[in-house]
Amino acid sequence: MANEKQGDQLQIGEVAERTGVTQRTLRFYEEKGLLRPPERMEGGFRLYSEEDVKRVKHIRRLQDLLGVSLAGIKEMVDADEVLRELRAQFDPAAAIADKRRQLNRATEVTEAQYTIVKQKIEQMRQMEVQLDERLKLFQRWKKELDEMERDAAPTRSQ
Amino acid sequence: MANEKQGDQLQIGEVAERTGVTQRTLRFYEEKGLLRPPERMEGGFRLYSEEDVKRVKHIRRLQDLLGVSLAGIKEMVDADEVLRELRAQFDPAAAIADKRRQLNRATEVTEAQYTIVKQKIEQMRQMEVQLDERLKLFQRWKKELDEMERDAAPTRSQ
DNA sequence: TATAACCTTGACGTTGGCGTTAAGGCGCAA
DNA sequence: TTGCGCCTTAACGCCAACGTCAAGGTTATA
Repeated sequence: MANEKQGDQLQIGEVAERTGVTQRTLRFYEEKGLLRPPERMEGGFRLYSEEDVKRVKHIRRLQDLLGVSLAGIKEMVDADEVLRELRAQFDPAAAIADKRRQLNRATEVTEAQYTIVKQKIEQMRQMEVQLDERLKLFQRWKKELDEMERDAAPTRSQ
Repeated sequence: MANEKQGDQLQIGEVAERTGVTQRTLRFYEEKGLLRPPERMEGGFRLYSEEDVKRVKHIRRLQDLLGVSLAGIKEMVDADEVLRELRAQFDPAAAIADKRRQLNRATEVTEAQYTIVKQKIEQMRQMEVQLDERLKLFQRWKKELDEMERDAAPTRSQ
């Protein structure tokens, strides 16, 4: 345990402020193993690193990217319903101005969904790129290991 | 209310079986407004349509696509941690066989994540296509409305 | 050294998303 | 008309992901 708080270490309140989550959430993540238990001051105060801050932000990005409640799904399904009703009552003899208004409304709703989906796809693609780079890095490391082995033991293996 | 169950109508048990959710879940979705209240038989039994079945399947697809718990996020973050440890102890002088095993393990984990992300992106892209087609449909309808107006009132407007 | 600001660990509350009895009605075949 | 399976609502239970006190310890600053 650290006796003194070092310059680059943060207390839970600062981490909370900088990540936008509550202190409760930080302790909760620690409890659930999402954050490794941080160091402590003598008195027991948690001391976080910049790495921890990054991790929290990462977790929140993932949550934002992947987490959708039934309430969110309801919005999407409701939009579908609006569309279905519109289609059902699409009577060419009805008031054109009304139709146009409904159509505009349906367009708005659909565009909102479209925007959200596009954003999520973009974020997902960034993750994909990161993972791909990581895999390539591993491949390079493997090659390095192969070469080390070949250089180190060419005579012994004969 | 329907007196008799018609040929194309389904009771809750059948819907549950065909959608893979429980009866409780179907009632729950209705309660939360995700499913419109279905018709009833005289005795009060729910009568669902094929449309309802589609809706339930749609809801589940969305849930599967978008829903990820902290437990799932923990898996991803844990994989990051494995990588960080690996990187930290990458000591060229250490046992090569060990390194290779760790590297293979890290590769496995990363590939698993990569696969999941790719699947989700693909599903998202399908949604994107659907929404895009919908928007184009709306555009066509708007044009039709424009033309109807032009055809119907060219003289009156002068 | 006192006091405000910050922190600690409980422990109970809340909302979402259902699972699980419980107690009883409905539908249909024999 | 009785039996059996399917259905109804009501109500309690459970886990996740926190929010919200409560009671008290720590640190920094005057």
